[in-house]
Amino acid sequence: MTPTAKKKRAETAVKLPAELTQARRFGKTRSAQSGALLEDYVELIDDLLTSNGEARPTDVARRLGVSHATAIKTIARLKRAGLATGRPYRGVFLTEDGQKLAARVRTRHRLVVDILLALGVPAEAAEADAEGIEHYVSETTLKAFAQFLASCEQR
Amino acid sequence: MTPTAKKKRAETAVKLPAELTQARRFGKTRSAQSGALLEDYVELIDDLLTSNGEARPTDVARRLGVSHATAIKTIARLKRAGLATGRPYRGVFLTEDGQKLAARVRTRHRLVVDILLALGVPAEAAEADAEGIEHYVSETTLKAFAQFLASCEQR
DNA sequence: ATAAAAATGTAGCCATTGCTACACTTAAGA
DNA sequence: TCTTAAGTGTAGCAATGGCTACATTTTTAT
Repeated sequence: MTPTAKKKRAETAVKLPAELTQARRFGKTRSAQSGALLEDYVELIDDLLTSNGEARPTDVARRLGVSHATAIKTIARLKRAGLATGRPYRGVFLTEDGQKLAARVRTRHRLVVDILLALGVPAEAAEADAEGIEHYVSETTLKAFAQFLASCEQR
Repeated sequence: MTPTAKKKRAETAVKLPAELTQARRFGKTRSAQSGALLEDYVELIDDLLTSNGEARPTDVARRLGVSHATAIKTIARLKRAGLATGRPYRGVFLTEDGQKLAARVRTRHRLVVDILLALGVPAEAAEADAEGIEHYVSETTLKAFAQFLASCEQR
């Protein structure tokens, strides 16, 4: 473990809007996880909107394996952060910022899954592990992944 | 994101002792993160013990970039979990369980770093990202990594 | 030996992210 | 229509993992 490991980790996630990035109290409270969680929600909501045309808190809860109360609470945070919108009892939608974030997260997710597959990881494990791994892949590493995949294809 | 993504994630980390694995309240409270944190501490303490002959809370705190109070509190949890020992003002040591966990974590860490390097990720980024990634790599994926590296070497 | 510095430990606070329990809408069916 | 089920929302609690502030112990230096 390198001396500055934890600090580094906080910087690896996709850059989030100012509401999230600015340290709430000092600079450590917002460790990478909170970003990762919101990313998961945005990713999933985008998924649901695309495939179902709507994103209901209950679906989000079921897909993430949490209670509906937890999902609703986190969705409220998403709204506060300016990533999501929607009126009570009317489903959730993504703001422009939310959509931008979703796009970035999706791209990164694909790349991670593809890399795992290229390394010979079974599809199911690749999907599952990517879910956790993706939040810790830096831009640098992402670039290396893209290059590696490119070199694979044209061979 | 697959339907059971979050559940899967909880299973990817190295298996922890019963004290940690058994759901504290129901089954969701202990999402992968808590395991990851303890793994980080065990990994680092093992590191310090090996290189310095001792592991002091202050060193742990500095290396992880947290306050000494936070480090001490987490070390207390490690002790409660049966992973660490040590008397007040006398430094921290790892129990047998702790050492076993450290060994597993170390092996996994190496493998992840090596894979990243093999993919062309710069050494510094590989070290940093591995720190976060390693906690989300399943046994299946780990095996695939090992095989991939083996096929690289003998070529 | 003793004073000062460093390390360690404790207490108490806050935010996050889970949960259950209960209340309230909305949607569906008889 | 109207009752009931499903979905949504709120309140309140717990564990994790941060922090500061203060107290204590150990080490170091004079």
